[in-house]
Amino acid sequence: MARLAGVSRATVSYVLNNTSAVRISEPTRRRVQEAAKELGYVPHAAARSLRAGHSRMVLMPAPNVPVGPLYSQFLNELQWALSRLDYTVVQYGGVGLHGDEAARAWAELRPVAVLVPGGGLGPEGVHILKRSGARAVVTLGPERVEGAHALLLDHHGVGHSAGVHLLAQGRRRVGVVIPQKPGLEFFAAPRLEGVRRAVEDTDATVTELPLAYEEEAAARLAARWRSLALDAVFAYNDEYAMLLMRALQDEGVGVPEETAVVGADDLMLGRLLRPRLSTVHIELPSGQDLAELVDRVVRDPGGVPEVHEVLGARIVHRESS
Amino acid sequence: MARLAGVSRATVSYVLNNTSAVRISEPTRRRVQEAAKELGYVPHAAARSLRAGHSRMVLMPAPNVPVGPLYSQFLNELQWALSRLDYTVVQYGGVGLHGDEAARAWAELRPVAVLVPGGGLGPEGVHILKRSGARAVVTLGPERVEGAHALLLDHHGVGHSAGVHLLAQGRRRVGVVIPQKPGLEFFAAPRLEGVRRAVEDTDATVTELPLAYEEEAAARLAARWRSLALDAVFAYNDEYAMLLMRALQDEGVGVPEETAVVGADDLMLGRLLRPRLSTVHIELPSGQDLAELVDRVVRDPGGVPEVHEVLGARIVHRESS
DNA sequence: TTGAAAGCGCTACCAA
DNA sequence: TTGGTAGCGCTTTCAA
Repeated sequence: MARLAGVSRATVSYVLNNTSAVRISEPTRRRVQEAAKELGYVPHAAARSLRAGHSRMVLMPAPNVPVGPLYSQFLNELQWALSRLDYTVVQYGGVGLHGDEAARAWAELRPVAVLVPGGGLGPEGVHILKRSGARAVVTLGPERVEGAHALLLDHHGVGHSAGVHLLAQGRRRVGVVIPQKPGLEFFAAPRLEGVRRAVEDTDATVTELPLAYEEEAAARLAARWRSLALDAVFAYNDEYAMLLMRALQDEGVGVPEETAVVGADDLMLGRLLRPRLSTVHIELPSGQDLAELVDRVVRDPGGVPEVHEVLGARIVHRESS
Repeated sequence: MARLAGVSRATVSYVLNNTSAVRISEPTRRRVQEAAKELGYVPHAAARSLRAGHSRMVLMPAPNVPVGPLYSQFLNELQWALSRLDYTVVQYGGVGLHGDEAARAWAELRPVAVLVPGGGLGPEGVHILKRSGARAVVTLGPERVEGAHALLLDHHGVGHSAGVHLLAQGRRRVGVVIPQKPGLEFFAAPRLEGVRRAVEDTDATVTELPLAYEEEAAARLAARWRSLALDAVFAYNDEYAMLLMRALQDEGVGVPEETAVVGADDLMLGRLLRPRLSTVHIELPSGQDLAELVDRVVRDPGGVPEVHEVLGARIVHRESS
């Protein structure tokens, strides 16, 4: 590269980085740029960050469960906002890595920040990341982790909103769908617990309803529905709500007359069902906000870890409840 | 690190990489490992691959449209399969980068392989990647790109299956929904074209129906439905099909009596609609197969680019058509 | 069995 | 205005 332009490697570096401390003559500049184009020269990120001692990489482990449109949109916002701040977002596809082992794998890339969705990162993992140079470690999950900043996604409120609403509708025997898909326990458990809290100190009861995401499973549940004597159900999310509501209707169970149904996520499909699905609207943090948090912490890593409650939940009352 | 264990950096490297060419005494080995644990030492991936001249990173640009469960599952399979082969999968969140500029950004990371979903990569981009050391460049998209291996996802077949089916059902005036969400044109156009091919040389007609993914848009379309005099519609995918079918039913249009509706993707929700939604089942390549292709090409990059047709499409006839 | 040293590509400092 | 050069962390070859 330097050879072709007939200049030194340093000069090449100056030109391509528009180094302002050094002035390069126009002809030289042009020669370098032409050579770069001709050779298809692309700088070597690893060498650059090795030399610099840091990178602008923000690393996120890729979730290994299918993600809904809510999370997808959040991720896009985040990527966009971080790009604006000159960070590079990278989703690390580490399947089968757990705990500290995963943290070590991430640390090998020496990201300047690590955003960890879901649980699974412990204090030791945070420590590993920080020692390896990560200036910001932010968790997005149910509980905070020692040493890391946290965006608390507390799903209790989701169940709680649903529970409060159902009680207000005069319902007293509330079923709660527990999806059987592995990986969803971390959301399902607190949502259930939220419903429990809502009915605490009332005469209402809560019944757990394990359910696989399959027609047959829903049909079996619906077949024994009347024996359960429930007058309401919080179906975990809109998709499970659709599955169950269909099975109930096929079984002749009146929705909402006999049984009220409430979903969560406020997806489009809920509005398309008949009766229209009542649901819990979930407000994720804006990608913009998270990007700003990351940037702030990267610039000043000294601060005490911030903890933000960022999951909003409010009932959207439609026709199914 | 080396200092703490009281050995040279070379010895550290030997121990941590289990270098078989060199035998290290047990005591030394132990000392090194203890020091590593105590310091929380994590090797520096950039330095390693700089020295080695290559990495095991497989880079995929992250799609910036919400992806459905089909793609999510494919991605998980792929990541799993590549992990087994000792590659690291990384999704690069490059928003706003286009064409060769994007290719250059990817090339900076010096991945050993690049998998590019969707269109948007040109022959020049492939060239850039290869010159920067990528041993495999594989596109997953509608058409092959000079110099790259291709997994051809030809969506013509999707539309074609739907068209053939609708004709066989005796339908003659076929509407085709064109989703208005930007980013979907690359799927929508060939699906439409596939329907066109199916009706070619028949007396049937094809009508394009632009539709935003909103209730009001669907309602407006449904309101003028009878004036369109269509007896069938291919709704792009199951979600648009659900949207439109609901609007048609609200308008009193009989499905399938007056108008047959066919979706695509064979999602669960189609089975939960009434009438049950006819759909085009789409078969993506297995992550396993793609991983093997990548590995094969990485090991022997000399071969002539392979082109595989990998998108299967077959109609699933239910009640809506 | 272990250590010394070169060199991967890059940038920042200093000298010319 | 430009070039020489050190050194980021690592692996590998050669020497001890």
